[in-house]
Amino acid sequence: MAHKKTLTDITIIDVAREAGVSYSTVSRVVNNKSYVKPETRERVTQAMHRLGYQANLQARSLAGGHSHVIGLLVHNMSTQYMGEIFRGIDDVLATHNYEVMLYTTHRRRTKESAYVNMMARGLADGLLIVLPRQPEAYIESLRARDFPYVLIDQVGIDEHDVSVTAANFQGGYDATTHLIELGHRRIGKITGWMDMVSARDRLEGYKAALSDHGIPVDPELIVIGDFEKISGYQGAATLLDLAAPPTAVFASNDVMAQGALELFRERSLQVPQDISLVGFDDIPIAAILNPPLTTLRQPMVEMGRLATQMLLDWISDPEQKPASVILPTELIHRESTSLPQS
Amino acid sequence: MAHKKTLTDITIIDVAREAGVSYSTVSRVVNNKSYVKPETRERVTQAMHRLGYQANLQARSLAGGHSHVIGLLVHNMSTQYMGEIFRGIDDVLATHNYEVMLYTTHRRRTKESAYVNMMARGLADGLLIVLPRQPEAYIESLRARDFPYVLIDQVGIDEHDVSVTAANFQGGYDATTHLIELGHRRIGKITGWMDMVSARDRLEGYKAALSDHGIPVDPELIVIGDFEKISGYQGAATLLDLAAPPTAVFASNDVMAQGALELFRERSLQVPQDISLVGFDDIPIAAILNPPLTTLRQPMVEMGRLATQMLLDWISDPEQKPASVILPTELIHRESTSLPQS
DNA sequence: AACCATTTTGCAAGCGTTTGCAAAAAGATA
DNA sequence: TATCTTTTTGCAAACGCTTGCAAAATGGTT
Repeated sequence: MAHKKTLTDITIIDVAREAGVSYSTVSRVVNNKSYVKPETRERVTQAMHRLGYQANLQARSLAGGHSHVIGLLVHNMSTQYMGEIFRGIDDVLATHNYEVMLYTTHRRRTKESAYVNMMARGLADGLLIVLPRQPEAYIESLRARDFPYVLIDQVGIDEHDVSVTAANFQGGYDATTHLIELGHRRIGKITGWMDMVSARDRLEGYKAALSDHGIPVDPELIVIGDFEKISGYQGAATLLDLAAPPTAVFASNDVMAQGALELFRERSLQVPQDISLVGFDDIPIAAILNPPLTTLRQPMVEMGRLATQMLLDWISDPEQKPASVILPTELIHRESTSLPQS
Repeated sequence: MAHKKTLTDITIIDVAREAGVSYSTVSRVVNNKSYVKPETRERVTQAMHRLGYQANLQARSLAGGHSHVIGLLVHNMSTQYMGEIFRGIDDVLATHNYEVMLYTTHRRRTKESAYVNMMARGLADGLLIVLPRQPEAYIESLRARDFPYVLIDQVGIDEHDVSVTAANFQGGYDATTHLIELGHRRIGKITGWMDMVSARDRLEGYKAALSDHGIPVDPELIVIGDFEKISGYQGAATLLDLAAPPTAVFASNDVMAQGALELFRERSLQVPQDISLVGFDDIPIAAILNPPLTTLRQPMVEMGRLATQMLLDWISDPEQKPASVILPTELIHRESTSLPQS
């Protein structure tokens, strides 16, 4: 034993003894099952309170009950993006007496697969997987065992998957259209991490907006990023070093836009006077950057909330598998864009 | 059963059969125990890999083994403060094959107690409790069962507690001294949440710096806050409405400083020309506020890292209870402070 | 070969809970 | 009172794993 048991470790057997019933009757009371007389139920409830009984989660789960634990798989918990999504998740879980078992994968595929398999072994009642890296490695297995899961900000392997995403294509289209309507014709694009469908869709939206406005797509104006600040910084440097640099930049998330801002400041470029900038996400820092960032708002809190609600509904009624949802994005006008200089 | 078992649910019995040994031998291999022949050990290891065996955590924990789960108790996971601490925690856990079970209490004492008791029932191997609200409600119980825990950014009930905190008194002292040395004599103070020892110590440091410089403490210049942005905003309004308003404000954290900044902007006050401002924490937004905030850096990542390492060492060797640590704070000069206007 | 010490292995019990099913109890009806 | 139906209760098995201890195997010494 890693630690010593004490007299405060009250089990279902103790409650049964105290109430003068069998432990299976206590179980029926704890789990709100029927076939318990009201008087018996009351007697057991009081014994539980008197003794301060807390169900042992591992035993309950092993014995086939609900653990009331949701597995949450993320790359990294320390970003504002993730903080916002978690806010929504936490709100819903708290009102349903569920807890979170958190796994951080640091973007590694093997970790992702291993964790999913481990959690689906009964430890968790369901899974929330944020920005899944390689869903094809485990979706079939989850489905084969009818294990509830919801993917967040990424689609799965086919139309039967359950996911909550944002309208990334439309958001990329709107960001680019906004710049075009201001008069920009050379619009740089710093992509997100291209493993992610969100990054790919935002790029497609960018391309579609250019095409729809009769502006040819210049491959030189597209640099590959990875959603991290430094790739925004470096992407902005690459774009400014072009023979014909852009008059505006659309970064695939606010964090990379922040990096681009830093580069612009170092090159003594004023935003938006010398160069316009649009981000994506509308994480909390977007509003406090200098200048406050014009960005595409992705409803992250709502995504977390909705995904969690869908998952809990699915757990509650296993016959009702939820349908995927795509939430709208919204252009948030702040102060980082203006007419091109010349 | 909440979900159906499938052929992919490999148990220790399957591995034993595949390797031609008993399941207790498999257990010895899985847990790196001695008294297994090298050839047997190799045979079992290959069978495990062949079958893709994953230990069932709940069974292992219930049977008295290590769950390799750390319970993490926080008020709210969506703040940058918490994101930074978690970064440190995650770094250490990842290299030790431990996972996090996350409980968010939203500052409620009853939730805190209930979670601690639940997790100490064997589900977690140890506990990290960030900004504990009411440690006296459960510390005795944890100690009685020699259950490993580390408090973060709060001391416990006596000198035998295990905690990692920052030098809040010194930080408050340094922040106030910095303003005094710039020439400020009326220095407003927006406190943190006074349930927290960090808030109390920062206030004591403020008072001590004033006294040591022969400046009387004016109670009107101290307004009570709660570490949330809105209390910084309101606190700043209260201070500016005084008959003799301050020429500088020291907010007990950066988030409240951000709120004060907003209020100053609404009152058309320039920072630092019209009024100086110091925060505390140096969370990531401090550097990108306008102007970039002068603040006391609390080494949050290091706190998370150290606390986690201490906890894992304690779990690994139960006879070696770690000693508490106080990490130094550091004044970070940015652009929110200057000489008083007159 | 006999004896002793050490290593290896497997049996059996147990962890705390859920649940299928049989037995007991209760209530209704003829 | 006998019979039938429904409700209530408890027994027993099971979940997947760890571990104490006895038995078996191995190796070394006389």
